[in-house]
Amino acid sequence: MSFAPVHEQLEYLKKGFAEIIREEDLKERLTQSAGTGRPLHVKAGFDPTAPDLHLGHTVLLRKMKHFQDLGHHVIFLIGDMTGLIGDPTGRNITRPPMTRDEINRNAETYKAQVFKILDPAKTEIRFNSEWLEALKFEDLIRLFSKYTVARILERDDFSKRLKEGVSISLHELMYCLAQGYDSVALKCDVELGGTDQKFNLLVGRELQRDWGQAPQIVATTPLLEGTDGVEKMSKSKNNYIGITEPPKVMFRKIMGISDELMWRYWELLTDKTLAEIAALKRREPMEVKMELAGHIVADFHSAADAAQACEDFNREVRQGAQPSDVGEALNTAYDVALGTNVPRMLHGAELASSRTEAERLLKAGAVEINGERWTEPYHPAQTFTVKAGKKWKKIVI
RNA sequence: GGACAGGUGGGUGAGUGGUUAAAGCCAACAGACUGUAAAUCUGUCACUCCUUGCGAGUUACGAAGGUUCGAAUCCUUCCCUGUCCA
Repeated sequence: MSFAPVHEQLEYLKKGFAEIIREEDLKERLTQSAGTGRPLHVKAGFDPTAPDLHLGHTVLLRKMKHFQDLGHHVIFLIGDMTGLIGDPTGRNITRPPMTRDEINRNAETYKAQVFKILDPAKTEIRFNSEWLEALKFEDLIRLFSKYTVARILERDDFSKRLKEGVSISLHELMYCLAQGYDSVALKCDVELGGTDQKFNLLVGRELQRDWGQAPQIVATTPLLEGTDGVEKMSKSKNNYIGITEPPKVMFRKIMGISDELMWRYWELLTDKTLAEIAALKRREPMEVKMELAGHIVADFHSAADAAQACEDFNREVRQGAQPSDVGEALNTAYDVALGTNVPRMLHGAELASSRTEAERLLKAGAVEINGERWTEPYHPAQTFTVKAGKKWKKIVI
């Protein structure tokens, strides 16, 4: 196997990382690999907690792909065993443990999704139960003896919880050791992760030393802010854009982010260079944002889907026209004497989560029936097109 | 095992017997303004029923009981969390 010159590889890899520990080591390791023709083993671990990948995950996946582009060996590690613990990183409470079934289901979903970015031929998928399950109690004792309580409690997450009197269960302390042991088992050269993973990644270095291996290089990617522009993108915060979401939804969500946040997305979610992005800043922001949305939709769907989503956006959102794909619902709330009971109908058509909610929408003036704002509880018609907030439905009898 | 403190709505966090479906803030939703952006302003933010009224009813403050005309607030038991002692 032959590789591109080391300095070129290094240049390509450096872009988009928040930190590389240590860069000189990476250079040296690349040089070694070029000499022996053995590709680097690059690992990134994923907890099988989230069944759906979102754009935040793709920042890391994109870097994994860059290693693949250069001919290195990428290991996509599914932490099915560590998933039983739940990564305490950034958490202020103990995570509820997952069942084996949930984990298996989530792992399958992962596999189906990551290859939208990664090259399946160059990706090895592993589960850490392979080696963690085999550890005997004696092995665990030996593993735990390598690290001290004080060092683990030093971590921000834990020290904060400790100070605030929030419980920390013993098994949470093991998490970083389990993850570190993964690196030992796989003899990793490089491990990638988000900046919040720094501590866990560094434990891998120490354990590898204890096992007589050269410590892995640790490279962290910045955390992508969610659509709210403040918190990191996550499913539980409901500020995410899922990579399997329909083109139209994706496009719309991207258009909803702030202009300021858009530059961050350009930087972390596309392969554009910093110079190219700087040039974009001189143009009309909305136009540039639509271009970004098109880019991202094309990445996960197709160019045709992107064009269609853009067209739909212009018509339905900018001009407020009725969407092309309005769903239908049955009108079960029609009464011959009174007409249609609107709140009941809105709830029945899933335009409101409850009747009370529907009444609120009605009173807030959020309901349009056949193009006219409607605030009365009854409507004389039995068939019509309704818009409640941003949602549309055709109602038929 | 002992002593003490605490568990409130999606999140924070007030509330210690009665206009408390539970302040304030954040998030969320809707309306106005716009480039459906952001910012800002306004309103809403448990559920059900209807004759849509500042209507009626049901449920809610860790769980289960109890005291009381009335409990998130008092009592008992249990569960959970933390601090100190052993």
